Amino acid sequence: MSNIIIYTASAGCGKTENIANLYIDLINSQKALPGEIVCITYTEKAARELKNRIISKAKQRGLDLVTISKIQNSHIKTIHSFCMYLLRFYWAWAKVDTNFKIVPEQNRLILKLVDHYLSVYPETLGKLSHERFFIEEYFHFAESIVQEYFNSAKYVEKACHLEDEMFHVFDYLSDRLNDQFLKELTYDLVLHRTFELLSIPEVNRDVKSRFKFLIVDEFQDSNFLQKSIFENIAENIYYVGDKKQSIYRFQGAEPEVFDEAIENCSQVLELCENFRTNSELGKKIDKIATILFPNYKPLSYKHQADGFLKVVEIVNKAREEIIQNEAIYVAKKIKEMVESGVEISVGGKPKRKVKYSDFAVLSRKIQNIAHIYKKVFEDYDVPLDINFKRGLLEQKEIVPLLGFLEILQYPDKKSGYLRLLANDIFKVDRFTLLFCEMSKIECYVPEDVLKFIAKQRDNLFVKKISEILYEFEDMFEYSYKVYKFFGKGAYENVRLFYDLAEESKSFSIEDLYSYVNYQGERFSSFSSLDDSAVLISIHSAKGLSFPIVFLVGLCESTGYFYGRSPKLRGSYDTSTREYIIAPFWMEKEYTRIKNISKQQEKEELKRLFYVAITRPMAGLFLINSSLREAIKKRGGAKSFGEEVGLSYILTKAEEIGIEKEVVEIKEDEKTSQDFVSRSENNLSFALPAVILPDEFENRFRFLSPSHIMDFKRCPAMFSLKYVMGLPVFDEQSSKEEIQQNAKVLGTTVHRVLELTSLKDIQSLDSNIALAVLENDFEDEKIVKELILNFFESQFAKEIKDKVIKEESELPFYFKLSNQMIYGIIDKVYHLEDKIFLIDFKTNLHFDDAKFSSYIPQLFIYTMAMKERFPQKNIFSSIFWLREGKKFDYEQKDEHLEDVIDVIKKIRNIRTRKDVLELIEDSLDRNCNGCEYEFYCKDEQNIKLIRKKLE
DNA sequence: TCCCCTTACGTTTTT
DNA sequence: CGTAAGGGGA
Repeated sequence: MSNIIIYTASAGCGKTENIANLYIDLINSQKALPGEIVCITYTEKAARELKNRIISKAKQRGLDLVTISKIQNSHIKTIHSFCMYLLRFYWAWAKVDTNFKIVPEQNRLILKLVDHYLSVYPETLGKLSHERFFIEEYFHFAESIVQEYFNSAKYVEKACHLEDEMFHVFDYLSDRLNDQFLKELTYDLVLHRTFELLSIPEVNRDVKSRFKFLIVDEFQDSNFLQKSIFENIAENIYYVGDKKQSIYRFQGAEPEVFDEAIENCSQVLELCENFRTNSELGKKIDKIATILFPNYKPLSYKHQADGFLKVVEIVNKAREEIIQNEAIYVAKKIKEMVESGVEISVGGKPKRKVKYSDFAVLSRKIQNIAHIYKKVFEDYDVPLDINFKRGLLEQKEIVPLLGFLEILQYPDKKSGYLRLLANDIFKVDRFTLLFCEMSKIECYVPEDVLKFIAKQRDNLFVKKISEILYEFEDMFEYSYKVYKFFGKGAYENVRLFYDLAEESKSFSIEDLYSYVNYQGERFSSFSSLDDSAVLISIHSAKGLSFPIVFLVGLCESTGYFYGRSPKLRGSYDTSTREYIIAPFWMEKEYTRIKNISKQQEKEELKRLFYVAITRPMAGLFLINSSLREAIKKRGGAKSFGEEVGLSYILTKAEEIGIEKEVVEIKEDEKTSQDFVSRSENNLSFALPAVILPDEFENRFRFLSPSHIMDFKRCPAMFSLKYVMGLPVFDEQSSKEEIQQNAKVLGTTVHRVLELTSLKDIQSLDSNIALAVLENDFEDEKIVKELILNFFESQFAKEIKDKVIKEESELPFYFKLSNQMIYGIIDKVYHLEDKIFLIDFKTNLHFDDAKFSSYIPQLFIYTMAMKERFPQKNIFSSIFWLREGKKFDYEQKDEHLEDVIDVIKKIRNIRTRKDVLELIEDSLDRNCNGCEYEFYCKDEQNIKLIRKKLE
């Protein structure tokens, strides 16, 4: 029997903090080593954040560096990556290939097995309807068996099949699957196999001896299968979560797991002090939560401070206007609050003025509203980060493009053809393709596309994906077609995809996938540094908090068009605690199951609403759009607001303490009419005829000091490096080695300087050891020598006792004449009345002449810090570690002009022609060469560049 | 005014 | 496919 302790914690009650403390306690009390503790989360982002939190807690509580580096390599992972680790480790027992791959699509192997079963035992088929083309019906049935097989397997020891025939199919499937060593697994199969692996006694014993403790974060997002896995990993388990925040049903989460875990655990600890939300807002949210969940217990709030809850009703004339009107209201409100200097108190700190980064706009749906918010916020000049990249690759308008690329890269795979052709644009029937022989499949591809594909095959891995896509666009005006079929939102998504493809500089689909997936992560973690509001889906906002939240899209419908109804349905019945599956021919059961799952979906919407309203710290706006009576929509699913009972909540507005406001957006406040009225005449005006491959408009959203310095040094080098994204070629490997070494030395030294504070020089040796280990750098002596040059310098000794705060690798965002600049400052020393900014250089030859090239960098650093600390004197310097010499920077007006001039020039690079001009202009200059001289010092190469750009 | 039938409408979240 | 507006007859 496992020893299970459950922490239940409502939103904002310090779950992560508790987990980090728990982790360190386990290590400090010597109950376990880092390698013996497993921490499980459900998203990669959450895993990264948890790891960072634990490591910073470890530092704070004074753990030694060896232990910290062990935590760095310990199992703080998502459930899927931990299971993959187990499968690879025990591959022989798990019956998987050690190098198995994760495949996104439904497993073909299983489909084949189903097909085989049904052809051997055909009596089930008699029950299928013959109204549609029979083979289609058959295929639909087989697909739903596969689907339900995976679903039901998530309900370990709960599954109860209603019908013999279904039971036999599933039995047959699991037997056949167990015979095979799998080379490809879906995410679901990873979990299955792990479950089966852990039920082998000797593996179970071995695993349990290796791991002593298991901590599961966001436990409400797990299901019965995952719970069984957990209970076979370690003897001592901590489950941490909040049932009210379970919002991943569509991913297989079963919140009832939480209740059953509570029944069988040894201890339940409740965290009910909220650290996030100000008391005044918190009390109001408590009241709403009591309406949503009958058993809800109000929390106590640590921060006694003001907070507001406003419901804004926007009156709309037409349905098409709703999203735009909401966006206009939100943009205007944010701008107004920032400009009038509204003061808020956040996290128990004294009142301060709001800034753009305090605001978050949350919505249940994001893909169709993202482009509208982008435009409206641009028009109102409010900076906005849009956190939506992840789902992009699954959009109906993007899938054909991926299909096209897939056909290029994998000509003998059917899936590419399916993605390209089976849609409204190419209009080929899905089943026709599925049952078509591979050799004949090209018949369905339009002739010009086929020719184009054949031509581009030579360019594969030579041209960048983005270039191939642009040629595809040029040829077929794909985005125009998408606009016609799916509308403006889809068109914007295609453009976004082209931009991303270009930014990624990828040469293969895989590179592109990983780049796009990484993008979604990047945005949410960076947004706090950049002073801009953020638009984010409620799902991605889970676990985050924001000072002020606008909840929009409450009037968007919640329905979803499934296509044909599944032939089998399964659902977990909480009253009988069984997972029941019924085929469509058992009408009564089938309907009952359908109703149960419908009810559960509605419950989840309430939880989603709860997640949204518990994000804010100081203020919450609920944007509730209404339509003028006469134009109310017909039919359709209920809206998000209706589904969670917003109108009921509003009848209690006074009791709760909700402020109400009714707003009508006037005509003249609207931005250019753009796509709102969608007549054919408008089309040519609003839509660029073709998307030119030489538009670099979105390229430099952020410039860094090195962009500016590189451009100043040589515009040609800048163009080759950042605009064309060319790699560095170095014919002499020896030269490369020297450079490589210098680079590694640089990063190692910088890492040590980051770790070592001025007042803590005794930890220098261990820091050096760690940095050398991390960067795989051999020469410890030279690292130490360079670093001592700084710590023993006159400057360091002088300020040592005067420093009150020290910051390392400080990131900053800074706006200079409409251009966002992003950079990282090596070291910042805060003294009583002044601040020293240091940038370390490890390069060989450094003198006053070279110093001048770093002036833009130091200028930007100085300005950025002046903006943060206007009352202090800022001193910026370059510290040259080779000689222990400091070069001080003195600010002059001409530096500002200079930097702005460079920014303007960079912004003016818009077309290929501009790029070519810059390069031609720089060619005549005498220079000493640089890492890009391979391209411009050689007549042959420069010809190629010219050709490419022309 | 009630009841039944036809018809129009909407179109996610993501490991 | 679910939902509700809207028409038409009782």
